[in-house]
Amino acid sequence: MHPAPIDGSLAQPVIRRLNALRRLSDEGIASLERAIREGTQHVGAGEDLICEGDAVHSVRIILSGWLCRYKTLEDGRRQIVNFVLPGETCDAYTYLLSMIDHSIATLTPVVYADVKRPQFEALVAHDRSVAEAFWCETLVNSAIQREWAINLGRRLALERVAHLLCELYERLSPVGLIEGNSCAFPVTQMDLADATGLSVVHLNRTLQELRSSGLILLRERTLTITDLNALRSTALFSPNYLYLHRA
Amino acid sequence: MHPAPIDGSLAQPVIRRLNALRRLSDEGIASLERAIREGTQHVGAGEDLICEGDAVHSVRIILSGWLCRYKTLEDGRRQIVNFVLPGETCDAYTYLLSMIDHSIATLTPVVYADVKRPQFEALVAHDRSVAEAFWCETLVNSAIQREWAINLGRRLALERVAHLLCELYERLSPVGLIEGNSCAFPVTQMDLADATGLSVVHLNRTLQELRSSGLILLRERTLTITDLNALRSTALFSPNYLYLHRA
DNA sequence: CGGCTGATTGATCCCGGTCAAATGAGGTGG
DNA sequence: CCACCTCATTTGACCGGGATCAATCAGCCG
Repeated sequence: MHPAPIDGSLAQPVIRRLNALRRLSDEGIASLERAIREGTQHVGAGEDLICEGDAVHSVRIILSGWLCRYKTLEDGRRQIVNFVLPGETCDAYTYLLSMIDHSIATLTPVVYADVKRPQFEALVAHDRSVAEAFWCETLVNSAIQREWAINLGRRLALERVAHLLCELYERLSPVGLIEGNSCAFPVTQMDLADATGLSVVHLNRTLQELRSSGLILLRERTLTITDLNALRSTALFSPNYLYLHRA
Repeated sequence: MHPAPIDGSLAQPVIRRLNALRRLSDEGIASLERAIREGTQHVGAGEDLICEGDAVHSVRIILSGWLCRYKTLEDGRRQIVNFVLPGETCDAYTYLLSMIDHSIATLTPVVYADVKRPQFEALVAHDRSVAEAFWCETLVNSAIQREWAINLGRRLALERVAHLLCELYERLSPVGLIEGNSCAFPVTQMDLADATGLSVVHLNRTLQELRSSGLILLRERTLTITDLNALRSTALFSPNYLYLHRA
């Protein structure tokens, strides 16, 4: 499902993403590629990569596959607080804190680079463009998190789901995971419900509404956006918070 | 309402907070105090300090007063995505991004230190403990943002409001703004509604429920928590995500 | 074939939104 | 000192978006 290419192209989504945030130097790219090559790991689907309360000693850079960050309440209620997509970095600099405040689970088999703290610190100490790119990653993550707050707090179910789909579409695009107007979409309706703060039942009905309005197709783990403009306007979506293009 | 002390004690909340995140060196503290002294500014209540879309060229460190970060939708719906309290830093490193994705408004008159980008970069370049403390600030902010997501997405109104009050109480405590079990609480019910994703009417009723259950007192801009344990358990509150104590 | 997970549907209920109005608490100018 | 305005809080009545409960259905896998 996610075969690892035999050449160095695995690092491509990462380089593309970081380079879009902050122009990377050639040496920076080279050392990143080396670190990624040396730290490559595989995990299956449905595994917890990190659990709330764990200490973090390395930085994980996602090369392929989908993950989600989530938190749970004592009684089992769960909220997905973000997704992590290929090219993104799970927890740059998080080792500065004593432990992590949320869990991260794989939704698909995942290939990632596990870069140990000392190695990561060397990487960012040697090249300022790389350091700043990772900081931008972190800052953009914060911005996404804020947008999720208004999504959860102030949008209606239909707007909320449409907004999430728009966001994921935009985040997949720069790393080359959109083909035509479709993309792999390995997220169950339960996951979508937990990401939008809705019940599974209502999420299902909301998806049907989006489908029957001709905005999207979603079946067999493939999402096709048939009317992006309409989807954006029902979502009240504006992509500026994703910082997809450099200043 | 917020008189500026004549001595250097203005910087105290900031030093206390950063030092709790990351042990600061003595020189670090000295240079921080200098930067704060030289950049001190005042603003009135109800002003926008920054608006969504603005470019950011400096870092603002809050010395006294309350602010909120918020986002709005085209049709006027508003979500407060976080509060900014004395000792906290508005936007460390945010100048790395082309513009800001949200607005920040003052809720009270505010005294803050405006540290220009070059000066800030010098500050963090000279002292690693200061640099890391500011990064911790940013990371903790992300963690708070995630907790807000589960608050908005998965907690009931009563739990939500209780949770917000617990959080603010905990955040005010380390900077010495809790006296006994009370604190100044300069937030209107409309603000609280926008922070919890509720309507003003329902927020009002929820506060009444908390009051009549004997958990809180709230009048004349003063919050008293009369039963912290009960408040915490109705909120399902756990303060770990605030990282109030060093590892 | 039985068991499991995920998607779908129907029926009912309730949490919280909306609308509308009243009350109160400063603040200001005559 | 009072009339008046504005902004925040409070209350009441009603409504609706989305939750909950409970089946059913469709793949998939051992």
